[in-house]
Amino acid sequence: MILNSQPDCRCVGQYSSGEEALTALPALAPQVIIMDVNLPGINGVECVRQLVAKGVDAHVLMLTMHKDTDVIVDALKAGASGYLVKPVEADQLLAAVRDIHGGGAPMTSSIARKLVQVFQRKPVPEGEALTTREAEVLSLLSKGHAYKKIADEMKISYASVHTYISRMYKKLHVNSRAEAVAWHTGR
Amino acid sequence: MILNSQPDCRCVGQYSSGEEALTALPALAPQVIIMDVNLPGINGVECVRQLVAKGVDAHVLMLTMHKDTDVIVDALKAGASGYLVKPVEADQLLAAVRDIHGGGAPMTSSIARKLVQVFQRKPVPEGEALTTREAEVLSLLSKGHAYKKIADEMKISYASVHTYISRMYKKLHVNSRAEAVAWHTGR
DNA sequence: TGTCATGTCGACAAAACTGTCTACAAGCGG
DNA sequence: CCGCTTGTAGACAGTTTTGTCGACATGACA
Repeated sequence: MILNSQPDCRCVGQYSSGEEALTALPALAPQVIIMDVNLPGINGVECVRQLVAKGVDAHVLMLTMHKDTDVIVDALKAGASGYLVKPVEADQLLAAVRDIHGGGAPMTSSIARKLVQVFQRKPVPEGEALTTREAEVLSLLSKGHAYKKIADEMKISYASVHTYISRMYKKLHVNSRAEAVAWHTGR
Repeated sequence: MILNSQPDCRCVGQYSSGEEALTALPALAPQVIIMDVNLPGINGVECVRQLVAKGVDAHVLMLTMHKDTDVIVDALKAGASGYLVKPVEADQLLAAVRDIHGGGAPMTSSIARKLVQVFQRKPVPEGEALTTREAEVLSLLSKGHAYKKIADEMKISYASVHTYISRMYKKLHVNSRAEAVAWHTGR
């Protein structure tokens, strides 16, 4: 009703289970899918995963009561692009649908904060603070660049790159590029 | 000016470099910090990292022109909670400050979408299914073990280790241990 | 029955990396 | 002023990795 009341929206289907959606949606090819998590049978996240696997290329907006961080992350990994927590006003819903259709990722502020926290929660392996240059070479090391290439990009000599890396390895208590990269990407 | 025009906001300091901010902010203990990325001297992301390390417990709102996914993720990892891309209207800025102070994570819709994509990014599904042995060596490679040590642990020859790694590199489209490790730890 | 993926092994050369020195200038804190 | 950190740079030797050839046995699959 809410969608059909708008000139630029049309509801092309609605289903009461993930299984139904999985059989009907691939042929309908909707632009936006609004999905709950709690469904009879398979859950919404799994449903999204299977829709994506079937090649359904729609923007998926999760609209559910789950505000558990793991569920949110799982939903996004499965292929959802937006996440709203009920109850949602008609205005919010329409704005979100338009946003997601336009390439945005609508979500409530608290959801966004939880996402941010996923990036921030990190048990930092011990290691002293790296200097600016050390951090820079580490970043480039992680991309697999050779010392020579790093030297070029940073516009310093090969020898300096070597120096920073040596000092950094000591600080991080590692002794190979691979360990340093693991430290870097895993924090 | 914008902040001070509000009854519930007060600007307690402003600095033209990360270094200045690092010396002044720990004593000021602000509730919200608005930070650019492009700074003379250390960059804004590094500045945030060091502020956090110094125990500054503020909500950090990045306000910058960088819309590169890596920068965004790095900023959030460093401790930022919000991310706006310039230009920003006064209204938006104030809303974001209030939002972040209230525990939200203000960000523009396109930034949110990029964050979502970080969760969704998964390397090409084609020629990259690793075999059991390949996955094993990759795991050990990530710990920084030398080929010889990996051979010992897996009770196979150095040559076999070499073979698996070569085959794996081709599958992952990488050509160094560092890139493989980055692929591995980055899911 | 033959091809293909996988697991196993070998050799060689070129390239890259690591360890360990040394050196010097600039800046910061005591 | 001195000591320490950081950024910069160079050298050398030894180790490790990477690329590129191979080879052979198994088992799956068509």
